[in-house]
Amino acid sequence: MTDQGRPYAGASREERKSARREQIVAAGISLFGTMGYRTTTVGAICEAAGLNKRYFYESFATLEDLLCEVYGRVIAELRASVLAGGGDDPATVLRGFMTGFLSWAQANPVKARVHLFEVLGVSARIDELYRFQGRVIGDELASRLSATIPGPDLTAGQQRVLGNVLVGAGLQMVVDWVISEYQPPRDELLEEMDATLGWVLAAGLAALG
Amino acid sequence: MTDQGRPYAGASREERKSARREQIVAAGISLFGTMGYRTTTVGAICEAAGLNKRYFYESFATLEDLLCEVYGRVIAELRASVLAGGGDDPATVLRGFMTGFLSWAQANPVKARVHLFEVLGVSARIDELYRFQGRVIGDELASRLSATIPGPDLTAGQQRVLGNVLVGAGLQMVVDWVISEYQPPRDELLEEMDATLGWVLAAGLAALG
DNA sequence: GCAAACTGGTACGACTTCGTACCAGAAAGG
DNA sequence: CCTTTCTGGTACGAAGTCGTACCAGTTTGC
Repeated sequence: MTDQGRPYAGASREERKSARREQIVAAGISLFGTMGYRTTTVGAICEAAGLNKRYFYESFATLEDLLCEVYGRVIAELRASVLAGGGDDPATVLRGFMTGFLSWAQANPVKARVHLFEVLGVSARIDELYRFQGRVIGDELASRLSATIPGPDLTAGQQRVLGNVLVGAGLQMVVDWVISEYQPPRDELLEEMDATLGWVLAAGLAALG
Repeated sequence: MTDQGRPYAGASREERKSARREQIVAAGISLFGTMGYRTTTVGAICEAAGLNKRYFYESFATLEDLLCEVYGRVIAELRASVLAGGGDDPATVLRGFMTGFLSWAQANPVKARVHLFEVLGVSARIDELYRFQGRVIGDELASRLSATIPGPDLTAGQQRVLGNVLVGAGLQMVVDWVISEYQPPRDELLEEMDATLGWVLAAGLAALG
């Protein structure tokens, strides 16, 4: 008779399966983030994970499914990082956001490559996940900013615009920074951003007044 | 003896070759912008162009080469559109940029899909072209903005930051707008952006003062 | 007209990846 | 110790695309 699962190497069937899945996910992050998603094959994943191809299909139906799982973990970590900072005034909230983003990208270059480059344009499913998470982060940021300002609240449409502006601007800057091999150093770039924000506010003030 | 080229159907060898190349480029824009780059094959391109596969390789070595040519034309058109507006004050420059971007995206949905979605993450070569053009547009915009402000000029680093912010924010908003199937209508969205900018300036003023 | 070049359609081998199957050896239970 | 399950390595057919070659029919120059 077929046993429904038997301990092996000191672990139950479910434990072994779960451990194999984790090995595959780890190999996915590593390969997607170094050689790139498009050039990674199921065979390469299994080789890196030290597992038979059969075990890939035990946990994932397609390579894209693995990318979804990998990206879900990457974006969760990034979201935690950019939203970690608090702050009672707008400048602190903004700086916390960009500090978290830059620090995360520099501390996790492989995962950063997955988020900033490899997931782009892979499939409609991944694209939707990508943009959904961007909107969540943008909404949260805009809402926090709005809360630090005594004046009138933003309308829903304005909050969406502000969220898009913040996320889009942040992404573009981090991408540029990563491509420039993390130059200038993080704190220097943060100061440049502060100075630029000051310049913009002064310019806007001059134009309004 | 082998003729080095003979008129055919009223056109010289070079004219015919050039016409075929144009047919292929047109088919490339159409297919890349509808079915997507990743699912487009050389065979599909030639079928859409009404040409033999042999003629593809007459003008392009790989499908990626065709994408480079296609994207070069798309980005040139977009650049002309977003930089068309003039303006002597910051708000006019910004509004001209976003108006040009939104109008172009709505008037050329197929090309917009190529720029906003399909070229992403295809290859290092395309990525570099994409980001180079983004930097060119951002620099030009930041420089124009700087010129409308009486105060001190931006440093090179600050101009880069501002350019990244503008291009990143603009891209994110257009992507969001296209995904939302061009809702709300263009002029409504532009007014929301104006209102949001006003809110930000007021908030910044309150925080500074 | 007639030969030579051009054109579009079809066909073909090479290559890669996928997804599954087989098979010999290791680990656990009785 | 011996049977059964599990594991990793290898092998294999299916499918899709690439890039080229062949071939019949058309257009041109002479």
